[in-house]
Amino acid sequence: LISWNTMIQAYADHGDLENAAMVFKASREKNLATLNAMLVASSKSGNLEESKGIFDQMPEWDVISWTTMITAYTQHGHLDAARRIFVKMPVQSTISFTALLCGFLDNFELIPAKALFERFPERDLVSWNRMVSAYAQAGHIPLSKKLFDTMPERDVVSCTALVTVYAHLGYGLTAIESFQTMAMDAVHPNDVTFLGVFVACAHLGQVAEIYAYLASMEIDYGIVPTQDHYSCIVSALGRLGQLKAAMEMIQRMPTAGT
RNA sequence: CUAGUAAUUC
Repeated sequence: LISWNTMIQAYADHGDLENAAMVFKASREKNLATLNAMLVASSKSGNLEESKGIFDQMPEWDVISWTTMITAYTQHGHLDAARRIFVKMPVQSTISFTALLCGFLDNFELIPAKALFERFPERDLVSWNRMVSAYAQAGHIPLSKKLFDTMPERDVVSCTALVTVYAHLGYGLTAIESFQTMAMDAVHPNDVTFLGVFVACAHLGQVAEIYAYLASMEIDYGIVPTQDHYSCIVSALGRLGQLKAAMEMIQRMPTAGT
């Protein structure tokens, strides 16, 4: 029974609603977690009508069912419906709150989101992180920086959010600054962080730095470069006119650079 | 066992 639920989840993660539904039908016994897993699967595939159907037919609901339904509604822009579920829930968990908050932010409703955020007492790291990244993505740099400085604690996701958003907006220097600040906060960068760093270097035209960061990533942090790192670096070198270097980098890639 | 955050370049 437990492994069935896990299998439904696995298919859901791959966006394979059909196989998830097959496992669901094949499972002899179903508990609340089974139904929730199926609800998640349909929600991830973006099938709101089906999610509603499953939800309405459930004999009982728990925090996970409600939270999943909140996510399903916000994915389709139905913020009012999502909010209604949140208000009606007997217990409003922090995760449910964050799901609703993210729904507002995903739909670019920054002002209502901020009001929501300020009104709710239990704000965990995830909700802070999403607030910071959403405001930065919208170009509200000072506000996002202020949120970042105000939050009770920062982790890799918080710092990486700043680095990558700055890098993509073309604020290369600010991105690198944020990256360097991580070391002072004793936050370890990860593979995603370095993707942002490479993008920043590309904007700054810093060829030598790209190699330095790549080496540091491998040696200091033990991060093995992925295909994403290589493609990011190759196109950065290419755009900076370093065609030879770009070719050499392609040769270095583990999986055939054909 | 099942629910909410960062990234994959232009």
